[in-house]
Amino acid sequence: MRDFSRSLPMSLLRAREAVMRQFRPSLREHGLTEQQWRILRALAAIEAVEVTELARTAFLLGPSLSRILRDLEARNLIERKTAKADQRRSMVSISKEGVKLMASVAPNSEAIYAEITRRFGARKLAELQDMLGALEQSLAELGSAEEASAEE
Amino acid sequence: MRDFSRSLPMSLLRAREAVMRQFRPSLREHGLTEQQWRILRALAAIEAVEVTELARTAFLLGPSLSRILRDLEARNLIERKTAKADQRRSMVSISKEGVKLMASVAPNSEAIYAEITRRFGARKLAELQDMLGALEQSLAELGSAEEASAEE
DNA sequence: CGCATTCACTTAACATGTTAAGTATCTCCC
DNA sequence: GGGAGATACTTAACATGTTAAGTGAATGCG
Repeated sequence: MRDFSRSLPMSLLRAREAVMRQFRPSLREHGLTEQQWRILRALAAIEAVEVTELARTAFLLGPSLSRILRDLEARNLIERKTAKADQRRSMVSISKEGVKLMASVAPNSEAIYAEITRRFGARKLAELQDMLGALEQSLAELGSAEEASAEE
Repeated sequence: MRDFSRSLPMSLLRAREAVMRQFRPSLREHGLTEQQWRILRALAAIEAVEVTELARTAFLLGPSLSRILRDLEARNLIERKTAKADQRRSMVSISKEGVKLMASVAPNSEAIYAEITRRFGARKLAELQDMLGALEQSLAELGSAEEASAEE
């Protein structure tokens, strides 16, 4: 069997960890996890979104998002109100405090990103992102590959 | 601020998820998580390893590994014995049952990997892996970037 | 030797990942 | 208009990620 440490999943995992290791300390100082930061960033770009749409944008599963939103709301970093037209949906938006927190984290975050870009090379970075996108595309139609064996 | 869905961490996350989504159902049928599978694969390649070394190979943090080893041992998929020379260290190895389980999972797993390779292209895959390795290298010296602000 | 320090893990505590089940609301169609 | 089915979440339960603290065994050095 192929040396698994050279497998694609491991390469992706290690690469991502190498990148995230740069950001985590800074986020941590502001009391934010990587996922909470993703949510705030996603919210900063728009007026308000439904939870399901936010899950897609921040690439989080529903249950994770539910928990995190509950916590972020308790910390007054976001706001929620149920949609008028459909009581099932709730519209989420970033609060004034949330915006303030983002403003205090963003410069450092940008600096780190810039340093990563500098080290790896802007061109190579763009190329890498293209390939990652292409990989995603290649596997998109495959879905979740349930053809393994017979299940219910 | 840059559209975060196009950031490097998100690209890496989505790409990895697209890949892992292919494998998870198959592993799940055999009662294995992705991490448990990584450990078995790492163990299959050698006689026995220390826990710390295994953590490095399987790219897991100590605490996660501790828990998983406890569970895998309870399921008789691995074996442990403390090293003679140093009572602190314990040597971990895969059991006969573990080998058998691997044999039942591996074919499917290989087939999935082959399909991914086919779809994305073997050459592009190799290229991507090279870039991921290079990215890791670029950030290796950076360590964990504690220069954000003053902490102990 | 003796004991402070280091080392190899393990536990603890809290946050998220993942799947399944639950709840309230809405839609559609008879 | 009313009930079956779909939708938009939320809760539950268990596994892992992540940092800090704990434990027992080795090491170094005065």
